[in-house]
Amino acid sequence: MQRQQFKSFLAQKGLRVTNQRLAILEAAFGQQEHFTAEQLLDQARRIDDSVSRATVYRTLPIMTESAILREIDIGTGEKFYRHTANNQSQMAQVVCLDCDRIFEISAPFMDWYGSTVSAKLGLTPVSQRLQVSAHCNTLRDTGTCRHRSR
Amino acid sequence: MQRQQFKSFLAQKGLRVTNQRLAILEAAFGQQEHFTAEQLLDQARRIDDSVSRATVYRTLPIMTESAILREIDIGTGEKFYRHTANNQSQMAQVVCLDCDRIFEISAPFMDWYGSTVSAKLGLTPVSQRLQVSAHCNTLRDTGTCRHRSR
DNA sequence: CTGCCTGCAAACTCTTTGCACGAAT
DNA sequence: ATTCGTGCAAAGAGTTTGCAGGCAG
Repeated sequence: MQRQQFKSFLAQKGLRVTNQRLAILEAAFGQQEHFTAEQLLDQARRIDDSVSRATVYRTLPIMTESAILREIDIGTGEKFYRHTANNQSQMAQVVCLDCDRIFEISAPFMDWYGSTVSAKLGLTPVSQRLQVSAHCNTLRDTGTCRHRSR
Repeated sequence: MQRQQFKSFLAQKGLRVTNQRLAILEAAFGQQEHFTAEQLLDQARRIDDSVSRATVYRTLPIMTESAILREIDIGTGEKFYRHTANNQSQMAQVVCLDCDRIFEISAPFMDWYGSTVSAKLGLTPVSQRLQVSAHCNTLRDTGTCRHRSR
């Protein structure tokens, strides 16, 4: 269970288990899709209305370092997050430019590529990310897309 | 010649050829490495000191749309740009977390991957980007790295 | 001439930070 | 009791935008 994983991580790092951190943790697990810091704040406040924006921003790095969340930057200003439930790394993101939806797709060659290329440059790879930007065929053909939100 | 390519693009779009836009264009071609909007502003001002920050920011999208520049976002707040001189797409970036240097590496499978994956989702790929973050072995082993700048 | 472009500065968005209070250990 | 954590609001970085005047076509 990942809640326990988070508490262990906090203890191990000498960090305190506060109600706010637990509320943010719960809120993160409640999200099914990718979410922003702001969306996480909204949800966390439903659990504990004392949670502030600052604490969300201070807790996000803790959760990514503990490998409970993965940070995804698609270059749109705000960063997205997603819990690492089943999948681990080796995931690419396909971003629909019409829907603004983010699809997670397996890309098993990424680690290999990162290692190979880094070695040639005298570097040690830390992470790699692959993102595909694309347009929605349904929207192009019919003028609408059921996924469209923003 | 890419200068002509840019002027054609402006004419074709009904945009005006101004001294400021030409100065920014020249400045962009004068850069050998990746550069930021701020660095481009500095260089452009040496050619035409009337160039303002606003115009640089308004001209950058025009240059990327005309495929003269490529935008690279490594998630560090500011965006980087590079002229598309020899290389086209199919390039991955390896970012050294110590040096902050960006290496451009060929990644010929990217287009294929983007197309394949997009097709399965009912999407039409527009672009793809692959970035590897890595640490410098030289810095780790000797404590210094000749590339280190910031 | 007409209307797109420009510089300036203010506005904006997302995120970070200083401070004094409050709570976990 | 100690510290670390917190909320608040202000600051910060990078980028965008409203406006009045300027220059390309």
